[in-house]
Amino acid sequence: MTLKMDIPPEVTTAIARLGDHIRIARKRRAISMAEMASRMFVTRKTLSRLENGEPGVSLGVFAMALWVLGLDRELLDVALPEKDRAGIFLERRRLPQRIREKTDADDLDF
Amino acid sequence: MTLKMDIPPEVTTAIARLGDHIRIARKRRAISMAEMASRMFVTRKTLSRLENGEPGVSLGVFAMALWVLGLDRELLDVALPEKDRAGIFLERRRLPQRIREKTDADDLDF
DNA sequence: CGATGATGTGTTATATATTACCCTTAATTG
DNA sequence: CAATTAAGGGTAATATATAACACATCATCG
Repeated sequence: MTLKMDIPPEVTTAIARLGDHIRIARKRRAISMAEMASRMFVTRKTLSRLENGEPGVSLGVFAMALWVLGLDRELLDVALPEKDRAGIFLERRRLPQRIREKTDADDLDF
Repeated sequence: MTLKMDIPPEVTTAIARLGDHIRIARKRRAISMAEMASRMFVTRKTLSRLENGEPGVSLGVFAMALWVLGLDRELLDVALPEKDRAGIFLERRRLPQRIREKTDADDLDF
């Protein structure tokens, strides 16, 4: 991220929250920043930037933190296609015309 | 991320999956890469790196993509302290000695 | 088929992340 | 209280991300 002028507050706070989550999870596991940073193969400062919610931290660092904490599987649920109801709806609407089965309002179960 | 030698495969594939999720969500919404990159205030190439699962992409870019897709709220569930069962368990075990309620095995509801 | 748009890829320049130091302060423990 | 450790912050050097172009390929649609 280069210019933070355009980042909407939802995004800023979401990243800050993630940092909080990681810090809380680390403390619960009684791991020091130095120890955790070492397990993540980064420096203390980089971990600090992550926990402080700086948007410039890389996805890899973030994912490594979750992995060290044993929380990396949760990442797979983010934007999961199966759960993307809006996306599924839009895709269905945009599909080429098909044979209609029974009723004429079967695309309203959104 | 600097050295990719140490990134475990779980992390690599998790990031790749996220990229897939974003690409699928974008296509379902019928948004071109150019259009979406512009809404994210990044270049097509950066969006491409994100969708291709490169770990060096910043958290901010990732979160902006989810925001543009309307999927940013899912991010807040990652590493959520309330759901961190392992963390809650460890924290409880490590707390200073407290008054024991009834049974002596109430820390086994893990 | 031809045109248009989407996407992949490359390059150079710039901004920024990350490292490896060091120093300081706060907190915890003996 | 003293000692040890955790954590916050500063700097210079290096690595990398990102931007801003440009060009090529591929798919889609008229």
